[in-house]
Amino acid sequence: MAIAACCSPESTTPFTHDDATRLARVFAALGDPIRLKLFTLIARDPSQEVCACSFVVELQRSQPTISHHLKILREAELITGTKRGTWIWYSVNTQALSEVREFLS
Amino acid sequence: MAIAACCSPESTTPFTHDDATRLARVFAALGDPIRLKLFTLIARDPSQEVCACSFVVELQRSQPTISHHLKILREAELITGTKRGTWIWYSVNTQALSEVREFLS
DNA sequence: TTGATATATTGACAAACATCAATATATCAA
DNA sequence: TTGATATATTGATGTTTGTCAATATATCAA
Repeated sequence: MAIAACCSPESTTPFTHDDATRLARVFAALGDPIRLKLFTLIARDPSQEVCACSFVVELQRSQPTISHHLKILREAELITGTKRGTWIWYSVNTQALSEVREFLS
Repeated sequence: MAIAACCSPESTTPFTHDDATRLARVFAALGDPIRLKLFTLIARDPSQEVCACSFVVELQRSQPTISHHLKILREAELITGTKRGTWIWYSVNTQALSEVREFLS
């Protein structure tokens, strides 16, 4: 293979595969246009909390599809939802967000 | 639908679908553990430039697989590669990176 | 309790993705 | 030119993903 001819062989990956997988899941959660819009709508709402009911109309996707995308964002811990009666109010998990920001700096 | 009952109907997505798609592609590029490691290896190298030849051994993936992932990172404009003779030296596109960072803040 | 509404789950399907073996291209050295 | 090496492309395969219709669950109001 002769890789030693051009590269130092002992440089290693800076985190474990598990860490990489977990962080990759966060990026992947933002890696879809609909979820990116969902996240932005939640993050940029003046009240910092948004009820899910508008997303179907706003993003022109079916209710199950929106629900599915919100679940992915929740599982990546980018957002949290609290139920108040019939509605769920979403807000951004600022700690997860700063971890991502820290990785990128 | 009675969505007006809980949400102001005129709140709108803060960017176009095309913009969301383009930015989502950048996040998706980081949304795979192998690519996240590739990116990190390139970004954290002291010399700021890394030749591709070590990645096969380091990340335990075949050469075509590494080549494929590097292409995705390149197409997302997260990295750039310059050919010097037989080898290609990769470095991070810092401007694309700050655009992503800006989105997250 | 009955009806309406908000959200979640299931099942299905087409499209996209990660991966590798095989092959191709390009560069360098002898 | 010939052989070796670095990277890219192609083709194939199994897996994951985005989407929706149908259905389920939960909450509220009458």
